[in-house]
Amino acid sequence: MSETAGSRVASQRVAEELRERILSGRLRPGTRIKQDELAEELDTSRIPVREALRILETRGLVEVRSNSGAWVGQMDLHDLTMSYQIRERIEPLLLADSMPRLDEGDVAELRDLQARIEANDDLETFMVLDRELHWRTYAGHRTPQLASMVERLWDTTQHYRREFARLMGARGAWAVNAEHRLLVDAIAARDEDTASRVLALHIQRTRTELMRHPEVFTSWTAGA
Amino acid sequence: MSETAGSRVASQRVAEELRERILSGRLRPGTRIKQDELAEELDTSRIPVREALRILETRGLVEVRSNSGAWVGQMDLHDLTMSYQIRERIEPLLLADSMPRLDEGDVAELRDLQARIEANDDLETFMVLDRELHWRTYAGHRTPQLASMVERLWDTTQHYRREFARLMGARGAWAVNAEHRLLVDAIAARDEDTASRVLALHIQRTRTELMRHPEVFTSWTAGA
DNA sequence: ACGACACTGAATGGATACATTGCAAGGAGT
DNA sequence: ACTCCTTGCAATGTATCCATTCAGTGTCGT
Repeated sequence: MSETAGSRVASQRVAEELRERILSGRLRPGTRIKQDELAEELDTSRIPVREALRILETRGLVEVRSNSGAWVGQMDLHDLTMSYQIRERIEPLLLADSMPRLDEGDVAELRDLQARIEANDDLETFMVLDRELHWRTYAGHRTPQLASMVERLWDTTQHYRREFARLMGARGAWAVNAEHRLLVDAIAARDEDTASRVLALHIQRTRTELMRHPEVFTSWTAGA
Repeated sequence: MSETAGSRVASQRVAEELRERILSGRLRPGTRIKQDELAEELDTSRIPVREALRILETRGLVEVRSNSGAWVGQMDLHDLTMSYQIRERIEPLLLADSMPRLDEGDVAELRDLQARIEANDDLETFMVLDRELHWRTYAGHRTPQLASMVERLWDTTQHYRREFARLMGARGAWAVNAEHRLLVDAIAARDEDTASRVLALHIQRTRTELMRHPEVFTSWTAGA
């Protein structure tokens, strides 16, 4: 039961639909979300919509203000670099939690994903595969609490990662692929320490690059 | 405007009241929360209660399950030690973010709090003062995102920290006080590196102690 | 005696209707 | 022409009522 997909609970359905729209980029940061509109569009009442907004607030995707309305979450450069610094520190923890329970099947899947990323040159495909690869490395975790913190960080930065990837084009691909290979190799070798360090490096290097490209934000400062 | 206290928005009022009950220990982990009861007790309808439950879910205090109900959040030993490991890694970041903007007044306040903690021997007072001291060190932060992650970790572990403190009695006081002094001194000296390390040590040492006392959980395994 | 199935009731989920808030446009006064 | 106030509208917040779900219980059948 994958749940949430065609969940019979309306609020879950609405939340899932909204999340998809935000992560896919169709709904940009800063966009106002009106309860009436969404309710009518998804053919439901405002109650499930309100629930959905709260649910997405839990996941960091939406900001709700009393007596005012809801907006798609937004970040500035400082927030974004902080997100990466947090990721640098906690994702290695999640990876270490996960690795002991990864099996040969996972490693094979990782190699496959890694190869597909190298062969690919489409932006949206990259966004999906990159995410899939990293989450596959976390598949063995036993700490939903930590996993959801990390997921939240990925979700809230999704827009900006996409813009950054678009900006870099193929330029940054080599380093990313190298890091992915090193990561997968370390996992295959059951070397937690190396894997953690590679991952931290991967995130840290991306942050450094990112800080050199504040243009990522110029396109939607007027999003409100 | 302190907001939320006597907020005119019912859902906020309910959320604030519930949070207070949970953090104070009056509502224990695992307790079922019935919408009807709360609504009647706080003299409102179920709608604001439902909103409040979602709000507290955002903060990690409540767990809501579809078509089933809401419970006060609960942890096991693994969750708790993970919370501390996460804190070890991200609180120093928050502290470093805050320190450059702490002034003499903050330092004076810290010294005062530190002295009051040493002079105190009441459990509930300790819970309040300890929390106040640490949050005072974070007062200069510019990253609400990170601060709320940390607040969430404090909130969700509040019960277990209380039980642990109760268990330790005066036994662990010396080390805590020493660490607090070292922390405040480093902050007064504007030494970010030392302060971060002392803080990480403080959290790490507490985690180590904690892992030796799984009894913290025995008292409410049957909380449901 | 044990297990499966149907029933019952309590609690949550959702829809409609009404109340309240807040913002913005327009008019009156200076 | 500018400012302040009033007024109206649009969007959010709340209440009541009805629908749905799930768990517990009791009975029937084997």
